[in-house]
Amino acid sequence: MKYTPEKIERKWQKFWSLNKVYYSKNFSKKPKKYVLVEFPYPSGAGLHTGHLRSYVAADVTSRFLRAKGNEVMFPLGWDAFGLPAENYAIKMGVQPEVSTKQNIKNFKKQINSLGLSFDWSREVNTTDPNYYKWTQWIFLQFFKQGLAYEAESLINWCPKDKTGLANEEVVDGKCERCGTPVEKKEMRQWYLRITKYAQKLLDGLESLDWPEAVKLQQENWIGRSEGAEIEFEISNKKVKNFVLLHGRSGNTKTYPWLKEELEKRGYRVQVPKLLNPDQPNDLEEAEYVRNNCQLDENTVVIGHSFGGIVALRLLEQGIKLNRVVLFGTPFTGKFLDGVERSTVTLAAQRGFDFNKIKNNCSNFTLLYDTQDTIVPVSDGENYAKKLSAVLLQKKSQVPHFQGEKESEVLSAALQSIKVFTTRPDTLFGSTYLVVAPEHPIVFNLNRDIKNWDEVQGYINEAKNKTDIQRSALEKEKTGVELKGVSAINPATKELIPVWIADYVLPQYGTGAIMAVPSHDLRDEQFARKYHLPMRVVVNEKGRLQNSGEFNGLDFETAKKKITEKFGNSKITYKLRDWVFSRQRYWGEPIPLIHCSDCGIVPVPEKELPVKLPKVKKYEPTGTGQSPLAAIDSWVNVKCPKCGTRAKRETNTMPQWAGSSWYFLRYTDPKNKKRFADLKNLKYWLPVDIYFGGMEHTTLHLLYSRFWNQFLFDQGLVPMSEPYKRRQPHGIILGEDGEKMSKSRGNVANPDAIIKQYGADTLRMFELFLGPHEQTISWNEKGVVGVYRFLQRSWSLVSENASSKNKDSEKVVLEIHRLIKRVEEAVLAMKFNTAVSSFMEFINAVSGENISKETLKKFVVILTPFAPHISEESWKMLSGKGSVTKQPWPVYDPNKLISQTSTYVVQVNGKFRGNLSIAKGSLEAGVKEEALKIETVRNAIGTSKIKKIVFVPERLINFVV
RNA sequence: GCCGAUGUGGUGGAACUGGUAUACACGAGAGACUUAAAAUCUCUUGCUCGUAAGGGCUUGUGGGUUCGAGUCCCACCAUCGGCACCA
Repeated sequence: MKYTPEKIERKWQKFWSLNKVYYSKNFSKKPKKYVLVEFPYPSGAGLHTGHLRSYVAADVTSRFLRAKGNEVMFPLGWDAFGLPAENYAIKMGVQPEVSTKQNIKNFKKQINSLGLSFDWSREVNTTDPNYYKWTQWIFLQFFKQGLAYEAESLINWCPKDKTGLANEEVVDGKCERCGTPVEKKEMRQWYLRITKYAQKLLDGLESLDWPEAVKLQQENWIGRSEGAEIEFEISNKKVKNFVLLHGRSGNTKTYPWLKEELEKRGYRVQVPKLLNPDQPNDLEEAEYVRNNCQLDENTVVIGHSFGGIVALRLLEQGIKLNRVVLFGTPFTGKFLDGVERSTVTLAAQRGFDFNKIKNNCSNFTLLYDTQDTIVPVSDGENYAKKLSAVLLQKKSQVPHFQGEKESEVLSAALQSIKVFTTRPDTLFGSTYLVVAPEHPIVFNLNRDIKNWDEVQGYINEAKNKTDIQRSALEKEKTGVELKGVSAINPATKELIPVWIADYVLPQYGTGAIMAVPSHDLRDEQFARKYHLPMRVVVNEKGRLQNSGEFNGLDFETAKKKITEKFGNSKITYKLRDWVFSRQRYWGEPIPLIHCSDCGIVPVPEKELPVKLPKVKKYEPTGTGQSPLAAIDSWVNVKCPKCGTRAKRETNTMPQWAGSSWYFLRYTDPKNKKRFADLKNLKYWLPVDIYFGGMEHTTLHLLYSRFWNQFLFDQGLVPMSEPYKRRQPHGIILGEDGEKMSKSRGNVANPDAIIKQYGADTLRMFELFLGPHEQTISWNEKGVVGVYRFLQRSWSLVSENASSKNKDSEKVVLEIHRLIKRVEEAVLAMKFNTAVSSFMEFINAVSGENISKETLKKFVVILTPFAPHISEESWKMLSGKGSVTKQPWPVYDPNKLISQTSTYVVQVNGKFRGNLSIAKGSLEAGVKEEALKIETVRNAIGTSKIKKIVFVPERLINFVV
């Protein structure tokens, strides 16, 4: 009987589907296994051989685990939102919804033609409103916890895809999707505060059964480094006095400490107690301060909250001051906590004559807490505009700067520059400072900078450079000195120059460094170019010199001591917050509403999902606005809080949103009340084995760990780490060794192989290609070898199906050996050697007597690899039911041991012959027999045997 | 530059804790069946000296440890992947 895959494959696929053979049960009594494979985005090009590699491997694993008696969930779904799907639709001139549906249909057909054992009862689709309702819901949980925030900053912008990108989506300065060099654009964007989870994401890795390479890549991406933050005060000889004005209710908790710090530095500090702290009147208070404090051009006035209003009144009333620092000062008089503070509101709403104020003082520092619970940061923005000053947005120790040691306030008071360093031990060698061109201090000091035009020119130049230009390898470092400004090295008390240079990055650390040219290569290059001084402070033996009281200490100890004395220890991460909005149509709408009175208001949960509206034109605008912004009927809504006219957020979420939690939904895909019932989650999680690509290590894999950890912290999922074991696969390249792509025309089409050889052949060939985690070029030449193997298996079964043979001794040994080897190979994910083992078996048993029982065992273990031929063979052997329900045969270790041992006989470590001898023979016996072998005798010749190395049951070696 | 992985026949690759290197497959060569081809089956196939028996060499290169190294150690070379002026 001939092996004709096309006749049997379709038949069994129908059988499996009709009988729901692969559906998995919740709460089964069997041990559960959750096998997951990254779900595809259904591109127009169809399934390619690269997808198949992990699907087949995961399928083999799932089927094996089922046969081993587990309840296995092996689901699949569609990651159908996002750029590629939208770009494809644009190209085809259809709605993304239409093309996506079509592509899914096509993918599913291809997947089913491979006989993959997916549980389709759990299918999910990220573009289904019943699914993305929960994506939006989870986003709102982030928002409510303060982990989704809006900010205006320089972000990565892809000019071709016309959207902002996350840091993770930029590879080598280019868009991860289309390869276009990424530009910098100042934009208002939504962020997820993944940085808050940096340490947790790092810690969680430890316990995971993941390849080291994957863990390391995530570790490096998170990029933790330990060091110190050190303040360098800007030298300002004019300033002599400080006046600290407190807010409403009378005390500003950080003032005693602040006063002490300032006095330590030799300043006179006055902290007047205002007249009527509970019901303050700003005009009266200003007059009181004027009468009781020394106020002149050598004075800096610092005002907290309401105190800031008083400070501005002083200027309005004609007092001239050196500088004014406002922190947490209200502008609109509306408060975030909803508490009424009517006298403060009245004071703020009285308004100011900003021209007068600016005439009397030219230097303002505005400091606002990004997590303030009383005064919004937008009040700071208002002052910044009116006063033409720079707004500093920092996180305070306790919201609204109510901690006892608010270091940001001190920095602002002193106009100091904070640097981050991993080498605090070299502080005495720091001979200049470098700040990023974007650093706010540059603007705050603009009146002191004598070469302002030159500095501004440099800043503009830096702004217009792309990341690639800015970090070009061979590029020489450039910079400009801030003339007229100098800082004080806190250790040496020397005045040192301050430079701006674009080799200092604004986003990392504090955006400023202490340059130590003698101990840092980059600083050295810069110092040589601009003739800046160097001082060696650590000798070749790692001990300090030229460092005052620290001389002689080893550098590790010095790190600690110098940090203690001059700064604070500090940990920084390279990880950046996740830019989470996209200016594109085909994504989940961000479920928020902008109201001019209430601010940003979440869409009430019962109104979810916010459905993506149907539109005619969905192409990206390129203006930085999503196409949704043009749909007035959708954008204009009533504020859910106050009912006045408001507008929807028009940005959409990135493709990574839906895929960040899909593995949770599989456990309970139709739940309408919750994203998944906790009971289901508890039963199925964590994912036992997750198959996927290396390319997702710092994208999907990191993002979804973050979402899961967040949901865990909210008590919504049972495990902090979702994926117990990760199994990456190597990329399959085209035959030309290049990445498979439609434009190169090197995409290998699985359909043609299925047509010619059948799905079972393709499955086994995918596995046989090479080690699963290794990159490999597609080469169809070997397909025929696998096909020949299946043909021979078919013949073996069909020829012996009705015989009454008993197994030969060799067959017994070989079948037990095969079971053992296949089992071990699957567990170790060495699928290529599993296939080899099958081939070796067929070669070994040809011509031997083989029993029906042995053939049945063979067919059962072949099932995970080639399920169609196995079902048909099982039927031929008159097996009952589906072979997919058969338990995995047990191998008998005793059958694997033969009665004789084969020794390797060596002379001086060189192979000289084999020796078969009864098991358990002693050294003397083996020696005697070995010396009878002619080649051994020849090799020894007349030499004397010096030593014999004897490894029982294995080897004997004569040393002569 | 830093981090990681890899390097074995003409090709894809195998080799468990150091113990017969080149399993399995492709390709190639020879033969059988056939009028012929395809398919299938059998044999040969790391390199090299030799008619042969038999010998020598061989896991990127060079050293080392060991009775014995693809496997362990040191140095170097090459390829691939990740990060990259990260202070």
